[in-house]
Amino acid sequence: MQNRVLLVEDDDELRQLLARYLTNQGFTVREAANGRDGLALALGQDCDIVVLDIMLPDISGLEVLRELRAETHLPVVLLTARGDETDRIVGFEVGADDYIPKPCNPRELVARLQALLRRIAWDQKTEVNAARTYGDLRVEPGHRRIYQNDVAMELTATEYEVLQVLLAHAGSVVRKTDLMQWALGRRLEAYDRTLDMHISNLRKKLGNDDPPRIETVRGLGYSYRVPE
Amino acid sequence: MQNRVLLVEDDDELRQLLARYLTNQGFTVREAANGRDGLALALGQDCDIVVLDIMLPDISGLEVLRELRAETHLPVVLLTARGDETDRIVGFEVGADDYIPKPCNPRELVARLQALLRRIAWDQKTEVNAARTYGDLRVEPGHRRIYQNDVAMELTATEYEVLQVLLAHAGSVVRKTDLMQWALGRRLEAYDRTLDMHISNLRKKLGNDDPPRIETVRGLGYSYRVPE
DNA sequence: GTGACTGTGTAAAGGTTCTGCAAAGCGGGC
DNA sequence: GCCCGCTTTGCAGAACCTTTACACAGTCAC
Repeated sequence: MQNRVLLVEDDDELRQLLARYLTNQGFTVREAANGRDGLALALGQDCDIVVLDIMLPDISGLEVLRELRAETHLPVVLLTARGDETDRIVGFEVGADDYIPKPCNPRELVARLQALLRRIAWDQKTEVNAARTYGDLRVEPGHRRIYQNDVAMELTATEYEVLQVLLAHAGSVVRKTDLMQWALGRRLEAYDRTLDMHISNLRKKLGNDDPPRIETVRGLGYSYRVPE
Repeated sequence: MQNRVLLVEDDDELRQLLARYLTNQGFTVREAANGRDGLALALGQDCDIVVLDIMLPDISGLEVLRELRAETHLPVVLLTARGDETDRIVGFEVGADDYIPKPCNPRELVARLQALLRRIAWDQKTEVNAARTYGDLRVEPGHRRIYQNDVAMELTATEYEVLQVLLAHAGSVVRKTDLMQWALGRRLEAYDRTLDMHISNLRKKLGNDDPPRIETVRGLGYSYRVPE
């Protein structure tokens, strides 16, 4: 099956050139000429990977990426002017998967897209809107609710995010830095105890079982244990 | 704990420079100066990501990558001379995840490593996370746990690291300096008995069999013997 | 063998870092 | 202003890495 690329680039000429090349290489290409359209299409979930220019007429590519990351882990390759190191580092920090300086070699773009898609195909994990069940817990991403024995838990927005991330990785350890990034959307700084508090509150709401459902892995992070 | 990088680079100066930088950035660094050692260490499975120079004295980095890919999907970032486009494309085709031209900016290298690790951390499921069995012991890197006859051992973070390294080299001797570097992430200094203590504690937790599972090789290091 | 020297085993103490959680602070939405 | 929820602060306690100290084992020279 063909991979679907979303190309967000305001320069019509370059965009069409790349679109043509990608099509020849067997990709299905969707195009957007500005950030807003790009974001809408990306969130529309009908593409596998995004190629995103940083310089866009309306909202910056970095902003698009930030908003995209708040909702999804869709792979994103940034396009930016050569040598702009700040953008590059910031781009990675915001959550880009790759970065290519313009003017880019189309063959390299394709090679990088394929490397990323290959990596994802290997790792793949169903990331859908469907409800998921973990023991007596059921996550319904559509409603942003989690049910315990079919009773909706009274979770705040952040608590939902934290628990949902832990559940998505149920059984394995989620590092605090990752949990922070994925659930709170920011970097874990020294002396920041916010996450600990949310965990504490979650444990209370989950019922203080023994052994606890949310296990702490000292020096690393937390891990949700699916009860028998 | 920290992410473990395997650095395969024959230029001693560059390798040490990068190793120091990566260590400062919170990585645990293993080093290899040629392709054969690099391949052996990478297959030893005690690292999370590989930085691989293409130009190596014995076997080419591309060949190392090819052999590595025959066995594993361990993420690999290629280092190569700027502008060598053939290598670049071939590298991606053989299965590299990323490519950085030399001379590389260490900050960019770190940013790319982290982008790749983040992607993998989210998607999970690489073989790095696959369970490995050594006699009655089973290592589950995802949980950061080691099971003895299916019973989880109560290990501290450091003990887990030490035992895991010993197991990865089961049957052969691991030098104290290496064990220190790989498991504790720092250099072994004179009069430092830390490692001996961890070994002592591990032996206690493993049950003091005779002959001991962790054998001492005086003047050299330790070796884990898989029991029959 | 004997003695000096070096490397190792391990108990116990020391000190640092990490975590849990109560309580207070803050800030946006109504 | 009031409420709700996120964040910060502070302290207590736990976990655990490291140091210290001493006993013992292996090695080498003679």
